Amino acid sequence: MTFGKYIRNARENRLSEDRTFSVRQVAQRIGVEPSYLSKIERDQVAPPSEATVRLLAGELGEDADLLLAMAGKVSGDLRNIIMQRPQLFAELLRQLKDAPDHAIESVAREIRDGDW
Amino acid sequence: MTFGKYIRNARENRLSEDRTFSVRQVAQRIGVEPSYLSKIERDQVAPPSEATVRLLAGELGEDADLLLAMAGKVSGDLRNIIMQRPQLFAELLRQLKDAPDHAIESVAREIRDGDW
DNA sequence: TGTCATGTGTACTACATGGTACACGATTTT
DNA sequence: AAAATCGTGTACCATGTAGTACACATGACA
Repeated sequence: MTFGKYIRNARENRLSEDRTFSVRQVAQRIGVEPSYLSKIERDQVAPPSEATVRLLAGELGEDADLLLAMAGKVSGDLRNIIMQRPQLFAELLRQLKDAPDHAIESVAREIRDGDW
Repeated sequence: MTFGKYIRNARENRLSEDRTFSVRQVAQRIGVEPSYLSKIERDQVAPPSEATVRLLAGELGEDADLLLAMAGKVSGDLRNIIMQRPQLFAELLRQLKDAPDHAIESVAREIRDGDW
């Protein structure tokens, strides 16, 4: 699924229950030209900037990290976290590359519960 | 320490023991114009592309992840790892943001030792 | 003393990014 | 039937990115 198709789908789902989710009105609410949003949804242009993806995510009730990934980007705050300690996080991520989801979840849970 | 100063410093250290580490010769070995490397080292231009940073790291025997971080970038392979499972890694990284170094190291060690 | 390598200043460039502006025909609403 | 709304096509643009090309003055050195 491309970024555009995903957005179009999400927006149309909303539209079916709320007719303010037209291309024009959503575009206006997030502050871009309707024709631009239209092109985004048909993958006629590259996915928009991180800021615009976030606005879109908020508007459509979608997860920003997921949408950003579909847009080929990584959230700026995550980039900053990595850049603070690049070698440490580089090693960690490369270790976790092929780990199963539940392993990553359990690591996150351990840390959240503060047992370090 | 800026990217430029760090590179200049690293290169001059090498130069003191091996006179092939002049701006011109290093530039030639990594395939850029000498004037460009000169400007990079004096922070007169933004840090170069990821590819060039990597060549520079290899040439100077420095850690690529560290250099990339100084250049305000995150390694493309790490970005790809995150984009495979953006929500999972987003949560993990945000949890680890303020964790002490040793906690991150121990997590990496646990995973490496395969106990999941 | 002439040659050669060194670092750097100036000017320019190709391509990517992230959009805007506006008109048009089709459909819907009143 | 008129007015408003809809999605979209075409054209354009400002800024950023990642450099190249080349000349110049300086210092080493043989």
